[in-house]
Amino acid sequence: MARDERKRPTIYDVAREAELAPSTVSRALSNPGRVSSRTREHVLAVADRLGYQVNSLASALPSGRTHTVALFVSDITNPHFFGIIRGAEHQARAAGCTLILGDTEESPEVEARNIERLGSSVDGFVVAASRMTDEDIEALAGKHRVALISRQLAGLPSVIVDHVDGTREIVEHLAALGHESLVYLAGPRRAWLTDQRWRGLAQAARRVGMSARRLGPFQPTMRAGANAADVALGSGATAAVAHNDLMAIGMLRRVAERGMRVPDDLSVVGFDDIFGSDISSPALTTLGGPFEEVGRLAVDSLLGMREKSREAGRAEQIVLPSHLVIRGSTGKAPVR
Amino acid sequence: MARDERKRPTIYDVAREAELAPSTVSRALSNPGRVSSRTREHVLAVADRLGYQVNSLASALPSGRTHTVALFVSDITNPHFFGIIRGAEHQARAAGCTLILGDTEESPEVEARNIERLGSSVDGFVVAASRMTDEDIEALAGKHRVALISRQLAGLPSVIVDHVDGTREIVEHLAALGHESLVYLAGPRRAWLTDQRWRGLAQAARRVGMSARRLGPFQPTMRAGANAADVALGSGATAAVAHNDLMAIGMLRRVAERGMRVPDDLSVVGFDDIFGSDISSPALTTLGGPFEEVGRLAVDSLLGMREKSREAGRAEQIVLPSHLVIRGSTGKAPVR
DNA sequence: GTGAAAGCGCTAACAC
DNA sequence: GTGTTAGCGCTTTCAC
Repeated sequence: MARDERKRPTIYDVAREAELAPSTVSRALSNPGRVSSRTREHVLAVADRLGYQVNSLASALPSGRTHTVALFVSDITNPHFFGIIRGAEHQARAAGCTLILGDTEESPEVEARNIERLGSSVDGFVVAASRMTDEDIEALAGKHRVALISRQLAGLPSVIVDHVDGTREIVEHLAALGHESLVYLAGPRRAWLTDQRWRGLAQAARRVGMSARRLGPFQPTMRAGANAADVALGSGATAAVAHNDLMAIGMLRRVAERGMRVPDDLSVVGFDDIFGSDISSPALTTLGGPFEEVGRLAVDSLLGMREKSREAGRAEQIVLPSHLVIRGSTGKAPVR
Repeated sequence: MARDERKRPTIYDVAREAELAPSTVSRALSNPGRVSSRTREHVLAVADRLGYQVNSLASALPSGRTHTVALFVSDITNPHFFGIIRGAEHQARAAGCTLILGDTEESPEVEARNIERLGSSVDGFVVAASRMTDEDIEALAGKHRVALISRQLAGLPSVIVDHVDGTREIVEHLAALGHESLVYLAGPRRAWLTDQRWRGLAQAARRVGMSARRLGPFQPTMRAGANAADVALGSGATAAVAHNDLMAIGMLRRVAERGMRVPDDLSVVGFDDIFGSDISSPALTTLGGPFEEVGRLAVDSLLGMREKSREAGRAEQIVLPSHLVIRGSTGKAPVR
């Protein structure tokens, strides 16, 4: 142990050993096109022999490129973000970048503070399910590269999973089962998705002649699901659409606690198709999506984002298809 | 947008504005004890007015301290790591550090490569459930600060959740229910915990006169749980202890698929008490632990680790208590 | 294609 | 206490 106490070799060590200038070594390592292939190979060989490794800090200082991107999620304990995190991690690694993960814990303040703190030590930010206001996000985007997940904002690249078709599918599924009324147990007011989902549900319900009410807001957690379940049961509706699976699973449990049955007394639908949604009983009907792909694409468009494209306002807004996963928590509407 | 195109102010800007030397500004900002309180306040005021923010990259270069720590987990989609990640994140933030999260995907190669890649751009590594060999970890520890989670190695700080008392509790619980035989569905060979858990189970079983067999190894995933269930059912044992909850939940499902019942035909126990273990049916009996605390303490001991203490070999090895969570997946042994 | 030299923004001796 | 002066290890003009 501690045998390797001498410092790591630098490009100067490599340069001396290779009898070249440091700048040439630098080029050979990071700008291979600008040196002859002979020198490049020589440099690579010497670097390898000396066990040279780039000091990413040092190279980031003059260049400004840190090869690091940050991903912020609103709640790291929500399995919904699993796929997103993994996808982002893969894409970041594929692009030679390191991913920093941050948890904003549902707070716009924590979100803003943590982003500011990272400041110039990352190349950009992917923000999933941001709770910040449009204005704050725009201000942020004025200073850093930003890509959004589960949120759209003019001029910024974003990746979302479709909710228009998705909510329509949910409503039609419920209508087919004979339901004539649904309640939406809304998520946090600051979550962009909350309004989007409600809008989609309300519109689709209107079209099929189903009544729809919005209740809440609730925190998007299992715990809050208990409260949501009580409210839903009290509403008289036969179907409840929860803002996410965490809430929906909490509802499932609460309904059972109260001696009622899902789906006989109440059908329950969630969003996200998280880990756990198929092990509850009954298993949860939910709107899933390709979330690894979401994470991957978000990092991709962040890194591909050139300064120019921001000004041009031609940031790509990607919408990936969702799919309804029908399981045991939805069934025929009870006869009243 | 793009209105803030001028560069961020540096300490030189602050120094000029405050009519002081850059070094004084530097001290006022990061070494407050070494300047007069008047200058400090002056500097702070000017910095604030100019909107100065430290460039953490630039300060890391000469000082060598990056105020960043990396946490590597063996599988980021395993909810077991939730608590650990969140605890680590909190502690890192409390210490003014940024946390980088890495997923090693059960591979010692990915693990080693990713750690090497981060190299000197972090102050240290917390490695949870490392799949590397003792030798590789020691080599790593010769070059970087390392703290281990769910693994012990002489001379390195580590945090684990007790498995000796824990496995004893499991066995005694099963014995109390009349079980006379158990099988352990082992986790990956490279996971340190696999042997530790087996040793604990075997020893405790011997003491209560229960027969115990080790089967596997299996991947610690839900998918592998199906396989594990078949093997367990074929073994003739009345109780199965899975390497973790993911496997155990997979077993639960597979047993049901085969038309058998848990716990009537087979009792199932897991480890970790993950999200999901209480929503399966039956809910899972499992050995839980204070995993947020584990994450917190690991970061804590990493950051508190002075170069000296490594040589002195007095790294602290923390063992946190586990607790058995008894739920519906364990019951009376079937009468044979 | 390669070398010399000037930084990137900060810290840390070392003077005073 | 505060200022001066070298760097930290790399990139990047600018010459040749």
